[in-house]
Amino acid sequence: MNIGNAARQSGLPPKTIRYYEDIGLLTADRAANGYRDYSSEDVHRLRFVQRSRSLGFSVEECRQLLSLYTDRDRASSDVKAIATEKLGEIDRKIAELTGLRDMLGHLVENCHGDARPECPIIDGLAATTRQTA
Amino acid sequence: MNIGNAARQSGLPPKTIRYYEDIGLLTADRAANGYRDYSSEDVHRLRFVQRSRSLGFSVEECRQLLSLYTDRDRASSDVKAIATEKLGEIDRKIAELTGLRDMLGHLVENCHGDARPECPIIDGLAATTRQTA
DNA sequence: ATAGGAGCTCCAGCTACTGGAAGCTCAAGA
DNA sequence: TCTTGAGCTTCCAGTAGCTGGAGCTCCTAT
Repeated sequence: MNIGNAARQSGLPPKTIRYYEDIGLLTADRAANGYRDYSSEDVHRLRFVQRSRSLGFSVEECRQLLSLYTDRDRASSDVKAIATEKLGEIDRKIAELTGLRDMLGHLVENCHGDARPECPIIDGLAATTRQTA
Repeated sequence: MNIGNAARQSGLPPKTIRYYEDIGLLTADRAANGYRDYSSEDVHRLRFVQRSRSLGFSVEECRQLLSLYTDRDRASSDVKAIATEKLGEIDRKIAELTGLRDMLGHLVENCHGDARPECPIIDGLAATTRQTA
């Protein structure tokens, strides 16, 4: 199967698939004409990476997960450790963004948004002391 | 004031301040010895940028906000538009991360995390069909 | 035979810094 | 006065994870 086909089936752009090969994340056979040739097992792996990336795992983490995926003898605790760590990171990110949202939301709420130059948003950003709100 | 001092007062590393100068976001006077020389007004602007960045504005957005900050005649609606747009983005990011969290959290919950090789996380990532959840 | 679409490689650029090397300047201590 | 160390300067390179484009070949359909 050519790269375009593998791309459609995995949900990854061809460019990205080539890039993954470049960095040694996934390899592909080559046909006689030099085209990359993907088996359905390759496509599984591509989709595995696509899914992992979309779940917030870094490429390096995908590399680990992929080797755990391939290694049929690995313990589920190894995988759980990585996923749990990632879960904590996601929670931290959510908390951070939520704080951000509240602060910015408050500033926006208090801004008239009219033609006058007074603007609590600018004032909030400029505040020398800690955020008034 | 030297860059180290400005860095301490603005909460930005010296490297970052130099970088901002490089890309024309903020300029600084130079002392006779070639050292950058910051006024307290400069430090205000640095802090303004630091704050804006930490609130999730991109450097390009900071450039806009900075010019709105400097322009005492601008309408607050201009600022509000940018901030509101950013607020929407933050909300989208939070929603996305929350979905992610739920999916990953579910997978982690269902993983024994022991020495056995069966692992719902790996299976979930590998699923050919839509996430069994 | 030819036109197009798809594949190939390689190079450059994106965001927002960060690290490091090589060299200059300044203030304090022996 | 000399030296030492910190702090400043510039410039170059690298980070993550792609993405775009140039210039080429290859395959398929008409």
